Amino acid sequence: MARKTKSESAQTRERILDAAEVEMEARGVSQTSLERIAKRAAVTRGAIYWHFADKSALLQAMISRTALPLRDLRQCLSQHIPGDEPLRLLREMLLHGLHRLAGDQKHRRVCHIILHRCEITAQGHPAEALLSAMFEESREVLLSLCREIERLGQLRSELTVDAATDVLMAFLCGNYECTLRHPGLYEVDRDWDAIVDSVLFGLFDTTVITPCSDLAAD
Amino acid sequence: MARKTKSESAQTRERILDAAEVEMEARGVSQTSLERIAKRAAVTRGAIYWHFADKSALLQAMISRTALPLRDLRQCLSQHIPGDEPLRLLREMLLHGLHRLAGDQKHRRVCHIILHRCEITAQGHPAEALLSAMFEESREVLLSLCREIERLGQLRSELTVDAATDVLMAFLCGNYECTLRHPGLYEVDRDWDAIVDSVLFGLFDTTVITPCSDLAAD
DNA sequence: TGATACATACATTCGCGTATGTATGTAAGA
DNA sequence: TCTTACATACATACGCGAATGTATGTATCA
Repeated sequence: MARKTKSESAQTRERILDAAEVEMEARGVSQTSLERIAKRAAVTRGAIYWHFADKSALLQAMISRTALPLRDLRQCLSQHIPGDEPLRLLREMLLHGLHRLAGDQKHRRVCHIILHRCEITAQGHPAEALLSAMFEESREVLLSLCREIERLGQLRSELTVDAATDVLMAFLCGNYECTLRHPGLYEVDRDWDAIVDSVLFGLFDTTVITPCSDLAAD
Repeated sequence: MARKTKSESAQTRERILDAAEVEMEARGVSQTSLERIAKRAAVTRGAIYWHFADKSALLQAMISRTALPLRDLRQCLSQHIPGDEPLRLLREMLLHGLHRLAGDQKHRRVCHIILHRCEITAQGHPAEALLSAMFEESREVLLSLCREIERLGQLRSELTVDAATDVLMAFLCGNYECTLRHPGLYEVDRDWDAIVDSVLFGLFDTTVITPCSDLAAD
C-alpha cells in the first residue's frame, strides 16, 4: 500500500469518521480504541494518526462534520422579521427542531454520542464547550423571543419570561433526551403540531396564532 | 494496619463509596481509576477489592445506595386514593420531583454521574437496566394518571393520552438534563408552582384544581 | 486460633504515541 | 517525455505508562 490520490485520501478520512461514529455509539467514546475504529474503516491506526492528531481531535472532527441544532436555530432566526408574530416563529422553530430529530439519522447518532456516550469531564473536553455554547445560545434565542412575546402582551400573567424560556428549554432538551436514550419507549414520528401547540398554549395567549404553514415551506 | 471491627469496616465501605461519587462526578466513570478512589478514601486498592468485586460492582453499589426518583414516585402513588383528583396528585408528584432535584445534593450527584458521567454501552451495563426501568416505570405511572384524567373529561380534546404523557416525561427529563448539565445556566431554586401549573394548563382543563397544599404535607 | 480486613507486591493486559519503513503520486528539470 | 526528487498516505513495529486483577503477607478481632 502506498500513497493515494487526494480524493482517495479524503474518502479514507470520511471512512474513519464513519467508523468512529458507529463504534463510539456502540461502545462509548472512552471504550472505543483506535484499533477498533481502524479495523472497521479497513485501515490501520497509522492512517488515523495521519489524519488526526489523537482521539480527541478525531472526536472534534466528528462533531464538526455534522452541523448541530444551533445552525438550525440561526437559520430559523434569519427568516424572522422583527416585530412580526414571534409566537409563530417560535412555533416553527420548535417544530423544525423536533422534525429534524425525528428524521435526520446522522444528526441523531452524533447527538447521541455527545450526550450519552461521552463522559464529559470538566473544562477542556471537546464536547464540553460545544454543549455549553449550544445550550446558552439556544436559551438566548428563546429568551429574546419570549421577551418579544411578552411585549405584545401574550405572556400569561403568572409567568416570567425566564420561566417561560426554561419550560421551552426543558421541553426541547427533554425530547432529545427521551428520543435518543429510550428510542423504543418514546415515540419520535408523531404529530408534533398538537403537542407543541399545547405547550405554547400553557405559556402564552395563543389566540392570535394563525396556523398557516406556508412560512415553513423551504 | 489490619483487621478492624465490623462497624469500622462498614465505615470504610461508605468512605469508599463517598470517594467514588466525588471522583466519578469530577472525572467520569471510566476515567476514574480505583487508585484515585482509594487515595481519596485513605485506603489502598486492596480495601476496594475486598469490599467490591470490581469497578462495575462498586458503581452498582453506589447507585443502589441512594434511592432514585422511582421511590419517590411510588411513595406519591401510595398516597393516591383512586378516583380522587388525579390531576392534583399529578401536580404534587411533579412538584415533589422538582423540589427533590433542587434540594437533595446527594441525589443530584448520583443522577449526574449516571446520566452524564457514565458511558452506557448496550445491555449489561449496571446503569443501563436501571435507567430504562426507571424511565419505563415513570412513564407507566404518568400514563395511568393521564388516563384517569381523560376519563374525567379533563384532557384537552386535541391531545391523546400518550401525547400528554410524553410531554410530561419530556418536561421532567428536560429539567433533570438542564439542571444537572448546566447548573450555572439554568435556575433550580425557583417557584415551580406557576411553571408546573402552566404546563398542566396546556395539557388539561385545570379549572377543577384546588390549590390546597395540605396533601403534600408529610 | 481461625477468620477477617485490609496492605503490599507482582504479573498481565491494553491502548496510546511515536519512530520508521515504503510504495506511490506529483511536480519540475533536462 | 522521461527521469529525478520529493511529498504524501499510509503500514509496521516498538516502547511506554497506566490500570487491572490476583496472590500473598499481616495484624487484629472475636
